Amino acid sequence: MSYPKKISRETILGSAMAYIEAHGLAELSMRTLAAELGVTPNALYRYFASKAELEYAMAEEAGRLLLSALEKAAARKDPAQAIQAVAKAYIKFARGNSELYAVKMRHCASDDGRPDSHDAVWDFVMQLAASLPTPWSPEDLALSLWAFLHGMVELDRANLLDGRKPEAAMAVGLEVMLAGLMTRALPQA
Amino acid sequence: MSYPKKISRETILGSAMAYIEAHGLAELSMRTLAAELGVTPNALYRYFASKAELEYAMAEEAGRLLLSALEKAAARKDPAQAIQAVAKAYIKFARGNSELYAVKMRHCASDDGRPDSHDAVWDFVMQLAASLPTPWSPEDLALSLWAFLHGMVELDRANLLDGRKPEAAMAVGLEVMLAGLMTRALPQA
DNA sequence: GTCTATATGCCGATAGAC
DNA sequence: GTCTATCGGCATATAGAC
Repeated sequence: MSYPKKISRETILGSAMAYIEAHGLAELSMRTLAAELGVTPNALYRYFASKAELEYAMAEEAGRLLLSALEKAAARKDPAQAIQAVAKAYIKFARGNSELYAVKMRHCASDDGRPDSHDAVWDFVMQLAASLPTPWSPEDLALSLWAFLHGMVELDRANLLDGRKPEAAMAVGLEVMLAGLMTRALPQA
Repeated sequence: MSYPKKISRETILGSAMAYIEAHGLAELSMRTLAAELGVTPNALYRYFASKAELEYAMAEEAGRLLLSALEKAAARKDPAQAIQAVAKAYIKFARGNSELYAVKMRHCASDDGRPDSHDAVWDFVMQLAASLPTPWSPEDLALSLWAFLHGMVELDRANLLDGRKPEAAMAVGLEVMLAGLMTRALPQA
């Protein structure tokens, strides 16, 4: 499909990301990717030491893109609005880049020695939780919110939403959680 | 490890389940499994048409075991207690059989034509949600609860809980959700 | 009917020539 | 920096021995 005979780390990465979104992560192989770029498989190993290394690079990029999307969604909003906007943006990103999102989450699960690319996202969500006027710990709240969002994404991917769109299913759960948080609301600062 | 030269669908299935829990799902191959059983790889194909078929059988078994664990947890409890007990049992099952749980959820995602083995679990969770005295729809509540639990399991597997045990992290989220549900509680029947 | 032997064609990855 | 050639492992199909 693409013929930049002059390959580079960036062209490989971009091609790989486009490929998994088009054909699924499971279909990605160094061979097919090389063919896509018009080179032999071995050429790729000059830029990425292994397939795992390539996936790690994709996971990093996914983290950057996700964080950027969340930050944009939260900008110039009060805490309660921000949570809703961030939740929506999270689901939107995960649906619009489902394979890339899967790569990112899969990498977190593989405990290679590499720095956890999720840290920035995690910090962001926790800071958001800390801005809420409730006595629950920000860490626990952030984890709960994150688990809820990630779970909804996964159920959607697994076709377990029974025809619902995750945004709609998520709205109810988020409404319930926010209502619960407010039962112990602190006076606004 | 095991030498039942007389293999059967059950011995293969049991061996496969033990193997993935011991070495991880990714390590399972028809070859290694056959070696484990003291048989050539091809012998397995007399009982399972493909590796996917074997995984499907594992997913089915996982569904049965999970449902049984949840039912047991909910027995003889009022709705609010039942939810907490079921949530705890869900996490416990997913942690204690993490690879088997992964097989089950993965199968749901692969839209082969097979009957969805998750239906019984889903029905159970929805019935539980319907027993709560709130005006929210049981389907949406069940999905939200399920998403939250599954998400927590996945974050734990991905080592994203920051050292927390999922039971503890889950307790806070569940507390928040239940508090939210009660903000619109209906009079008890 | 159950298993073995063997072969095809994928895959990730390496070694060494140009 | 890219090539050719190659290794070992995988799922799986076919053919045939017991």
